[in-house]
Parts: sequence; structure tokens; C-alpha cells
Amino acid sequence: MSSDDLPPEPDDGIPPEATDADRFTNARAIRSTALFEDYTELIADLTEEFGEARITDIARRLGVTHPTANKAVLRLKREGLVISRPYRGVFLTEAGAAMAREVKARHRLVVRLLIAVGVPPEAAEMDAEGIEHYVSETTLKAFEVYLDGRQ
Amino acid sequence: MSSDDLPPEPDDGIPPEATDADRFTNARAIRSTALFEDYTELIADLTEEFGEARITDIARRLGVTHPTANKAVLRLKREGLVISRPYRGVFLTEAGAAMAREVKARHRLVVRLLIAVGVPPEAAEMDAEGIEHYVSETTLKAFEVYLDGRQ
DNA sequence: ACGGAAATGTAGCCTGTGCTATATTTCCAA
DNA sequence: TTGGAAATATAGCACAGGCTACATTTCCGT
Repeated sequence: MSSDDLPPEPDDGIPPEATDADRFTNARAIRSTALFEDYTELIADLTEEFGEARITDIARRLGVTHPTANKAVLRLKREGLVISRPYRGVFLTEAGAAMAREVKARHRLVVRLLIAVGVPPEAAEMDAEGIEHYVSETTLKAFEVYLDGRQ
Repeated sequence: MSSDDLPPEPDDGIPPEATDADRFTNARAIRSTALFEDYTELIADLTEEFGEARITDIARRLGVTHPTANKAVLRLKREGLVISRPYRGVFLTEAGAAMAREVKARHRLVVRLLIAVGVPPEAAEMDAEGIEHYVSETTLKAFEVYLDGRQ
């Protein structure tokens, strides 16, 4: 009656196939960091554009209210990704900046790949916003190889 | 000081570029339906394998505890995606089955595309679990065209 | 320099999604 | 047939992430 009918293979060091549970657990873990990635990337953009990231601008760009953005920034602060003083702008720490750089690179690569396989640029930008968080290092490397190998 | 410097173009029926906020709002909306998609797909699988989907099996496959699965099933029920009686299995409604079919088709297509661009099958399966929810109809069509045009 | 507008902060609410602990029901084997 | 094991349900906690309403601070123009 159980669905757990994998034969009990000896532990020979070869990693067993990822189970369904592994995949879903992985996806949940990513979902919980996706928001941080969105914020750090956005804060980096705003800092570059305006010299600082204001709560109001963060909120408007994300399409949420200021209190929501403010709470999120508190969490980012707690995680050591940003620093901020009351009534002042928000700035990335080195850790936050590193995350932003990585996220941005991933984002660009995902968009390029989608366009390369024929997705209209508008749709590519839209879908990449969600997809980017779930693209592993392995997949990212494959995207690079694919894009390099075709021009 | 504002980042909202789009000129006030006359409403000529041409859809303006999607703003950052639009993209993030879209991603948030999808995130809230992703769980339903995972559940309906899984319930369809279990029903096919065992004739019914038991809470325990759902929980194990998703890597969560039974109470978590139970609560989620209550929400699915409220949304009209499943029917269930206490201490009995869970079954998809027609709406739930339709969602499951669509999700499964999308999942397969995403995996196929990832593999087609060179992603190792293991990684493709793993990443698809998160990516699939964010792939729009437009992008899906592009994937189909791409895959058809290369075999 | 000061008063109102804009920005920011805070309080408190709701829902979702996870958990543990405990109760209840069902099922199966002796 | 009945008692214990397995499955399911429920209660209650925590936190994330959204909101509105309201308080506070900053900024800017007169």
C-alpha cells in the first residue's frame, strides 16, 4: 500500500535518485529565499540609479505597500543583508551585494536563454521573474554552454 | 526623485511595457497557486497508482507532515478542487483533474526543454519542480515550437 | 523658521504554510 | 471479535508576507 517501493540498495556512495519529497522540499526552500533575492536585486538597482534605496521606491517597484516593504527590510536586516537607519535609505551589506550580483547574473542568463529558444522578450522578462529563483548552478552552467555554442 | 518617469503616453490601445511592479505582482500571484498545482498533480498520480490518494501518501511524497497535508487538502476542498470524506481518501473534482492535466503537461514540457538545451536529466527534474509554475502560455507555446523544430 | 506634505515607522489584523502534541477513527491480525 | 497499530483529524504555536489605519519624522517652499 505504501508508495515507497524502492529496493533497499546497498549504500555504495552513489547518490540515489532524488525522491519526489526531495524535489518538493528543495522547491519550498527556494521559495523562502526568493523574496530576499528580489529585494537585494532591487535595492542594488535603486542604489545604482539614485545613490540609495528608499522604502517608498522599493514598495512601488515591487507593487506592495510601504509597511510591507518596511517589514521585509527588517527581515533583510536581521539576516545581515542590508543596513539602514530610521527614516533613512537602505543599503546592501557585502553579503547582500553578493546576493544581488548573483541574482542579477542569473536573471540575465535566464532571459537570454528564453529568448534564444524563441520566447518573445516581453514574456521572457515576465516569466524570468519567477523562474530565475529555481535555476540551479548545474542548469545555469548548461544555459551558458548552450548560449555560447550558438553564435 | 521618483523612478516613475514614463511619459504619459496617450491611451492608444497599445499595451505599455510591463512595469517592474507588474512582474512582481504576477510572480506573487503565481506563488499563491503553486501549492494547489503541486497537490492536484500529486493527487492525480496517486489516484492512478493506488486508486485513491491517502493523506499519508500525499504527505510523504511532498515531504511534509500529515497535519500540513490535511490542512492543504481542506483548502483544496474549499476551492472546489477535491472532494473527501473524513478518514477516507482524497479525490479530484473535474476542476482539480483539469488543473492536474494542465500542470502535468507543463511539467513534462519544461523538463523536455531543459534537457534539450543540455541540462542533465536529474537537474532538469529538480529545477522543473519550481520553474513549471512560472511558465506562461506564451512561453509554453514557444517551447513547443522549439522542441518540434529540432527532432 | 515654520507649517504642511511626503516619507517612514508602528500597531494590529488576516491568511497561508509549516510544525508538535494529542485525540479520534479505522483496520487488521490473533 | 477485539485490541493495538496505523491512519486521520484537530488544536494550537510560529512566522512570513500581505493589508489598513494611524503616529512620527523629515523635507521643502514660502
